[in-house]
Amino acid sequence: MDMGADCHHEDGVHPGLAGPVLADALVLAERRCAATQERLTAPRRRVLELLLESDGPQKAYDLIAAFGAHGEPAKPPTVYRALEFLERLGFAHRIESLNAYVPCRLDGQGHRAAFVICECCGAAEEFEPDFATQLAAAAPSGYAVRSVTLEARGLCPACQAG
Amino acid sequence: MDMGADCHHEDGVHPGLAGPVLADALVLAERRCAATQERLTAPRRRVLELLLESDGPQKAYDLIAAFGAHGEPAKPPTVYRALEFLERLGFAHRIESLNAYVPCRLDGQGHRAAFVICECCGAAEEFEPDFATQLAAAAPSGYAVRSVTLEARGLCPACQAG
DNA sequence: AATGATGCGTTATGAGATAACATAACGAGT
DNA sequence: ACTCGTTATGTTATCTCATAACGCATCATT
Ligand SMILES: [Zn+2]
Ligand SMILES: [Zn+2]
Ligand SMILES: [Zn+2]
Ligand SMILES: [Zn+2]
Repeated sequence: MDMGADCHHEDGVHPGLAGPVLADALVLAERRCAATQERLTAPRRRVLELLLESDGPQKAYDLIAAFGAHGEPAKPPTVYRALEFLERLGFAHRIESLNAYVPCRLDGQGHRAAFVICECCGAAEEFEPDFATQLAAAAPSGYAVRSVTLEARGLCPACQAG
Repeated sequence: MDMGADCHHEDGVHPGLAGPVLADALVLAERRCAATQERLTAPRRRVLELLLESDGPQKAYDLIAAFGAHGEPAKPPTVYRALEFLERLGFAHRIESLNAYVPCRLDGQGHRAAFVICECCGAAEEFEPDFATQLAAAAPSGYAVRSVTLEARGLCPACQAG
């Protein structure tokens, strides 16, 4: 993303979780895993924690660098495997046009995710579009659509004001 | 894309141009460049030709490998620069979720592009989403949307039939 | 305990894209 | 035709992003 050097706004509409709020989010994730016989193992939990703590979309290698509690990086497969798991369970999403990852900010687990991405400050906000009717009409010639990647670019409210 | 090994269908809804049809397309591109003071230089023209000849989305390094007339590959920046130019002028599009490139299959130059991608045969069909306004409404909390990346996955008509 | 399935640690490599700098081609003005 | 600013290309090196492959550890089931 080519964010001009003239952006004076704060990064991250989502401030990132910390303290008890973060702990609660992790406990909730534990519960949701337990309910489906999935295991929130240490590396998976750690990567989810890093995503939840973050202010905005995180690159895989940022997560790799931040993985260790005392500054030691993880090996790439450790983080990529965790991300694959978190995506599969709906705890995280990959933003294709950024090569970056965000924690899910919505409640539902099997939901379709879409994003608006601020070209100024880099914030990415998740929303759930009601595709079905729109896309069925828009898609051409008999394609049977099963999933959708929708990533919109623009300016967040703060960056419009500035 | 994870296309199962059980797909027996032909790749590419768009068969790829050749002969006089290809030549015509390149002449048209020349004209459109001339009309806006842009230069369709040799490497740009060559990359556009490779895209137009192709049956489906092309990876950058496929284009790099195929660039030379006698099998010599191009250097990566040569092709990436050409792709940047072709995208800027609307002659080609990048499909984010594939890391691949396609020639524009629609007429307008400044149009919004969207794709349906067959998970079985890999075909990618371009269409022009007409719901910009609806999207603006669907987007959350005051974001001003300026561009949209929309890539839908599913099955093309041929692969549904099989 | 033996078995099978899943997940992790590690090494190495593959795939995708760009930075940086020098040279070459163009094109407007003289 | 010459000069100069601009745009594009050639080249080298490097950077970012992601996965293959293998062996070991862990867990649940028998
Ligand atoms: Zn979500
Ligand atoms: Zn912003
Ligand atoms: Zn197009
Ligand atoms: Zn198909």
